[in-house]
Amino acid sequence: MSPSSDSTPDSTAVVIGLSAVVVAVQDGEAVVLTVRPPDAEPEGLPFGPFDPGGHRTFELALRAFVTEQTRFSLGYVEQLYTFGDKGRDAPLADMGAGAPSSRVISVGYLALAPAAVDTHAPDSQWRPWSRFFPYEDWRDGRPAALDPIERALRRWANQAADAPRRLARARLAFALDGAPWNEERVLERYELLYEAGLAPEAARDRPDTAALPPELAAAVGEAMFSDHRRILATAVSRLRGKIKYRPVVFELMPEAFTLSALQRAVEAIAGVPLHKQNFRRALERAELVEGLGRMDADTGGRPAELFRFKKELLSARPVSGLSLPLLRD
Amino acid sequence: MSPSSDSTPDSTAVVIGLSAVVVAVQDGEAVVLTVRPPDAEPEGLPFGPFDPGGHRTFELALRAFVTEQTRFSLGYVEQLYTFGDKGRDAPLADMGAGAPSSRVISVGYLALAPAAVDTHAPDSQWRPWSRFFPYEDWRDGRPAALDPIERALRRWANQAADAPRRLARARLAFALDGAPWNEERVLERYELLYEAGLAPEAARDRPDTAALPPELAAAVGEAMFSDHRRILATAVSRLRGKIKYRPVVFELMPEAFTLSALQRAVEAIAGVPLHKQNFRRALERAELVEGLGRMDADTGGRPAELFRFKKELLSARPVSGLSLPLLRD
DNA sequence: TCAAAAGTGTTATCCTTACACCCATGT
DNA sequence: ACATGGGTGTAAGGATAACACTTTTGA
Repeated sequence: MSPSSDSTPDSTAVVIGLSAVVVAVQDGEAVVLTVRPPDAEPEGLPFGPFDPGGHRTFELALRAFVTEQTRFSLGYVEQLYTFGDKGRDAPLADMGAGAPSSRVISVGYLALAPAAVDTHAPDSQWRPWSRFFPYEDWRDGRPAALDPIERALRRWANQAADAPRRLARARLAFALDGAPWNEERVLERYELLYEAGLAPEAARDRPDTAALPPELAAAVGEAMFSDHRRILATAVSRLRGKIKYRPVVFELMPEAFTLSALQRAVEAIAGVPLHKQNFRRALERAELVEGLGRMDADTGGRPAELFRFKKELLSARPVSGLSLPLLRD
Repeated sequence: MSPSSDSTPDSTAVVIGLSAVVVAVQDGEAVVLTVRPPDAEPEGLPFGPFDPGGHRTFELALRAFVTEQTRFSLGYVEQLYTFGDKGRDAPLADMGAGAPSSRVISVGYLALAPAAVDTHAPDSQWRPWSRFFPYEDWRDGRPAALDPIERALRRWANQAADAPRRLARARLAFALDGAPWNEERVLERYELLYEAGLAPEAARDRPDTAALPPELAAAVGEAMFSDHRRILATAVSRLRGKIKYRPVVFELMPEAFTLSALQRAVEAIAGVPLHKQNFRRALERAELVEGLGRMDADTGGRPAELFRFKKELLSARPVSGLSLPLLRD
């Protein structure tokens, strides 16, 4: 090994790219901030290069270019994962003046926004994440998108020598044959689809793969630029897990909210329906929120009381997230 | 922003460093693999540069150089976090021919080993992690190391304008004033010590800081090379959390083990004492292990039955980790 | 008056916690 | 016999899941 600081003619240069998954909840739907790349490429996440000379930390760099690209200022931010595999469609490849042989490492971040406020930038928009993962929404029961996916996965599994292993993975990830649905395995599901050649990105990265029939293409969801859908899947997994042991939902809520709105937000993130009373009882026991006395009359039926998150708790005692009392139907 | 692929004379180059926290359990103690750097530097984690031209993935690169440096082959591996802050002691700075101005990004990994086997390399060794975090071991009640730490933290908090905020953080992290101990907050505790100037690394990175008195120095633990103790803290936090929702302990056990040995391993990792019967009941309910009929006679008292982890479960159904039924004393 | 959504009561069951005691071996 | 660690029974209390019903508004 002979690393040198500047250019080494014999070795490839490294470029670090930062991507942000900015999540909000809008009308009971989880939405994510996307940008339209210049060419005919599919939409992607806000992203930019990390300048090792100028930026003091990743997070500062991220906040700067997200604001620049979307006119939107980030609140809660956390690092997700660093992707460095060769072979995956290189993120940011040929960005800028780019020479062909630079290796791009991509650091993904998750950010939460209290509301999907207007971005004021023409090329950025909020998209429901169901657009990219149609099979992830079980709020109204098992989504129909799973039918063509299940058929395709079984075909894929059975055409291999290790069919049993492939089937076992598919069963666990996609709740086949009566296995329970685990809402957190978003990344596992996406990776399985990719591996099985059922994601448009797979066809793009490995040109030998055939295009998907329309029904299947609709079921597996829209592709994103570069490896951004993989980063999005990582973000959804992380968020669905975290909501249970840290009070992060409140980062997605306005100051005052009704309990039903809170429940709808949790359901939008987790993608599963919750049991109303049990959800409220759990909230009450956790003492995370307090009533404001004020009412919200615009609910359609009986007016609902407004609540607020007791954020002062965060510095007073260890505080866990919300349990997800499932509503089975 | 004007990224270019190769060397740009005006901008700093990026070097990616990989570090591994390799954990094992030895005689009921959690141990971690360290290497001795060439100079008079303190011990560090096995680490090496990532070669963007040669290595296909981070993980492959990591496995290669850990084997090279320690003659030890990794099993379970997962990515922890990517550290990129300027100001922190630069990892790998001036490694190799290094020019002074290269920016180093450090990707930390966690690896688990079934036993602390001999590394056969003269400059690598297993160290109990209590050496680096003496205050993290509550298996025999509140560790004495917390007394000088508590005094120093209170001094640090009270000499600032935002004393209440500092005190609140210290209380939560270090279980002051009757707050409950949370074994997962290892990173938070280390960062607080660093910030308060109570970690030897802080004195090194900010030369204005005074050296610690001996009692305090012993209580806060030994420093490590570069930012490696921070990476170690991240690893311990992650592992202590993960043990509860994934069956990762078994990666640290031999094929056959007694239930007491398993409990001791969990206790070594979590740093808290567990309630025997309740631990076993939880195990039983989870159906994670099965008896082998064979006995281990070398336990000192009545021989114990040997068990094995039913790893075939992993591909059969979603499987969670172990609950930690605390033993209060 | 009826639809729509808010908000509450109650019970069976399961899991967790906490208590203490018996068992098999080596010295 | 006794020390040492292995291994078990049981009951109280709390959390969860499941059942349906009452209340308050707007149309």
